[in-house]
Amino acid sequence: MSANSRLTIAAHALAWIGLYQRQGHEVATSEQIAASANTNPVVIRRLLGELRRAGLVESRRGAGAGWSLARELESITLLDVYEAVEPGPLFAMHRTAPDQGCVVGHGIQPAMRGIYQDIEETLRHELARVTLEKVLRDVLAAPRRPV
Amino acid sequence: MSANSRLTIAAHALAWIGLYQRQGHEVATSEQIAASANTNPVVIRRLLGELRRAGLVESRRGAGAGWSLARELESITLLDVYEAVEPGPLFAMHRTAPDQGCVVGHGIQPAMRGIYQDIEETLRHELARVTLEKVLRDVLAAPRRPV
DNA sequence: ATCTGATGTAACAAGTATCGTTACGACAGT
DNA sequence: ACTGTCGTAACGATACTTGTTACATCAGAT
Repeated sequence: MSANSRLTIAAHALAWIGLYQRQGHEVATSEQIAASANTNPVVIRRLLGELRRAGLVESRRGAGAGWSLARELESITLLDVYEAVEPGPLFAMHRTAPDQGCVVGHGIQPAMRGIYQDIEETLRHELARVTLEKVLRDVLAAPRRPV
Repeated sequence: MSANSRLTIAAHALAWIGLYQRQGHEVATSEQIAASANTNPVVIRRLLGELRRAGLVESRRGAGAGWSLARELESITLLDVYEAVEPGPLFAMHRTAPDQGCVVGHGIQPAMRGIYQDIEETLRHELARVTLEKVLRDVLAAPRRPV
C-alpha cells in the first residue's frame, strides 16, 4: 500500500492550531504550521483547504489572515479528518471486470465488496474513537528531551 | 489513499485454486487464474510468489506444473494474505522529521504512532476473522445471471 | 488610496507504486 | 530432446503524493 502522510500532517496541523489558540492567539498561518511540520506552506494550505471544506477549520484572508478551528478539538475525530483527506476506499477491486463466465469471476466482486464494507466500517469506528483533543493530549505527554 | 487491488486479486486466486482443487484437479496454472481475473499471467505469478513465500501456496515446475494450496482454505485468513502482499503500514509519518524544537513537532510522531498501532491492530483483527473458506462461500452465494 | 501579509490555486518536477506486457532462462515430466 | 509452465528481469503507462514556484486575490492597517 502506498501509504501517505496526509492524515498525519492534517492531525499535526489541527493540534498545532488548537494549541496555538489556547495560548491566546486568534489565527495560525500556514507558514507557522509548515515550519513545525517541516514541510512547505502550500502543502499545509492544500490540506487545510480540504479540512475547511469539511467544516473543521476556517480561514481569514487579508491582513492578519490565517487559520482557526471551526470546532473544538474535543468534537473533531480522526474519522472526520480521514474522510476529509482520504476520499477513496481502502481496498480496490479488479481494474478490469473479471470473467463473468467463471463462477469465481462472477461472484468475487460482490463477495469482496461485502467483506470490505464490514472491515472499513470497523476502521471508521476506530478512527471515530480518537478525538483531536486526545491527539493533542498525547502530543503534550511525549517525554521531553533530557535537560 | 492510492488503493490497490493486490488483496482482491490474491483472494481471487486463492479462491480459484481452492475451488479447482475441490473439483479434482491437482494444480492450477497462472494462465487459468489470469483468465478468470482478467489480467496478465505474470501479475498472478508475482502475487502467488509472495503467497508462496508466506507459506500459503506451493508451486511445481516442469511439465504438469502449476499452483496448489499449501493449507486448507479454512485455515487461511485475509490477514495472512494481507501480510503477504501489503508490507507497509496503513498510515505514514512525516517524510522529514518535524521541528523538534516545537512542542507539537516533538510529540506528534510518538502520539500518532501509538494511535495508529491501535487502529492497525483492530484492522488486523478484522482481517483475521475472514477465512478464505468464507470468501469462497460468499463467492458461490452470489446470485446467478437471470436465465 | 496604497501597502502589506497571508490565502487560494495553478502548474510543474521528482519520487514512488501499481499494473500490464514482453522476453527469456530454468525446470521436470513425457 | 520436446513441451508447457514457472521465475524473474525489464520496460512503459498511469496515477498519486509531495515539494516548489508563481501569482492573483483579499482585507485590515497605515
